[in-house]
Amino acid sequence: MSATGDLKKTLYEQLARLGKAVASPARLELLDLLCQGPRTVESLAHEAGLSVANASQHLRVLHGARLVEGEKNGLFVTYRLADPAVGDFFQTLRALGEKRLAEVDAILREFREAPESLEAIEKETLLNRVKKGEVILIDVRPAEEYRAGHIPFAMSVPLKELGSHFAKLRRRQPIVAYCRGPYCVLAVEAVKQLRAKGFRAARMDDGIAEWRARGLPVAVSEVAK
Amino acid sequence: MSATGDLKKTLYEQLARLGKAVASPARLELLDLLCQGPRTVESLAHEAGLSVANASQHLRVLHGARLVEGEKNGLFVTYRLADPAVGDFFQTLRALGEKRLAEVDAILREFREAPESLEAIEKETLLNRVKKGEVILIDVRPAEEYRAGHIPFAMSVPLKELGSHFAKLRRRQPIVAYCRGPYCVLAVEAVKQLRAKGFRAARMDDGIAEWRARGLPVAVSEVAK
DNA sequence: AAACTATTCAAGGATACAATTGAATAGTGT
DNA sequence: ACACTATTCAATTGTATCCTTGAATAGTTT
Repeated sequence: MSATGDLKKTLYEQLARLGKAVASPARLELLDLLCQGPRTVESLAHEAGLSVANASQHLRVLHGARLVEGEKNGLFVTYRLADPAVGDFFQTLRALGEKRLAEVDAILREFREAPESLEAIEKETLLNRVKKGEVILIDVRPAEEYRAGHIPFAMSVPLKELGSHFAKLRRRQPIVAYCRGPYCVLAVEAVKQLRAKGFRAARMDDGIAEWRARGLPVAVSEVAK
Repeated sequence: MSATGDLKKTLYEQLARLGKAVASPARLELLDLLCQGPRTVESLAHEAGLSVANASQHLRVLHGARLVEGEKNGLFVTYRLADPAVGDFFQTLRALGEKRLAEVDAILREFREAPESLEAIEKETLLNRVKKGEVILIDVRPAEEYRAGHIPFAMSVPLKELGSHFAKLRRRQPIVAYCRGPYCVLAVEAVKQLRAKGFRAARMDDGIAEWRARGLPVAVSEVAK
């Protein structure tokens, strides 16, 4: 038992490496962003509000736990999830937080109970309605994330450029906006702006990760290298 | 974005509470034990090789993350998983470690490639063979864990008492031993001892948590209070 | 009430970790 | 070769965490 006991000890130590990797809010935010698709260090640092050096260090920790991988392309290093299983793990962590931590639930309710949330539309039928042109589906994440993977037939309308699209859209046609998922505020903000301009807009709280997790199709517009 | 940005920040902080809870080897071992069933502080501390005060503190951390719950019965406090979803999360963490951490994989290979491992027997048909009496299935965990939940028709034969069962068993009848799961050494040791005595013994590497996760039936012999 | 038990609390020192800063590295463009 | 850029490394400081120790709490038994 002593020889095998040591084995067991080191085993929990190894698993704790994964735990430590997700024990920091900053790293969780980075992981969440990487679930949307690959990105460079600077881009991640900017989006998460971290200094570049700090983000780099956190990414190194995530890399040490084998959760992400970085590939150097010229001057930039592009990080991505090391495995789709990492995304699954993150989803499970989030689900557990939602279920067990009252605080998380309360925060999420602020999003979900907002009038912008889309409750009525079945996600399975949404795609068909989009195909028929009955609904316009817009992806309000940065163009970079759209290219890395988006819902089929969705238009890329980054939140920052939303204003310049007002003229192109018809006020009668229902618009559904989505972004990174239930935690992301981009679609909430987009719907707010659209409604203020008189559009019929709703928010879908699923993001690409949730969409993919349901086994629904994902489109990619980036050219593979 | 600043008001909602704060929300997002606190959200990752909340999720990091879960990460911190599973960032310590000692807490992971306690969680693993609790996945087998409820236990008292002293029992957990002894099994994990921790001082009682230390175990109590770790359990308090797990409780703070809402992963476990304690109930005071007289002089003892019995801890249990706060939700079956916690067990799922632990399994996902373990699966990720197995898949991504070469070190975990190497440690597990020592168990799996051992001659004691049971590869040939299909788990789905095992139960039928046990029912027909073709195979004897023994649960070599402590009796406490057996009572909290075990595979139907399995006999409780705690490893420590294995020696006193030799006389009762027929050498011809195949014996399958199981314990807490792939990481646990109890069944490995049991099979080693049985084979040394001339029995036809094999190890099933799934434990109760894996068995339950497959949707297979679990029996309980403890009286509900 | 007194002795005893399981658990928790509180304080301490050693260790590990997070964020900042400034320098070093490796690659690009002129 | 030169300036420039994205990223990483190294050193520092403040903070959080881990484990131990000894005392406190709550409940049981005699």
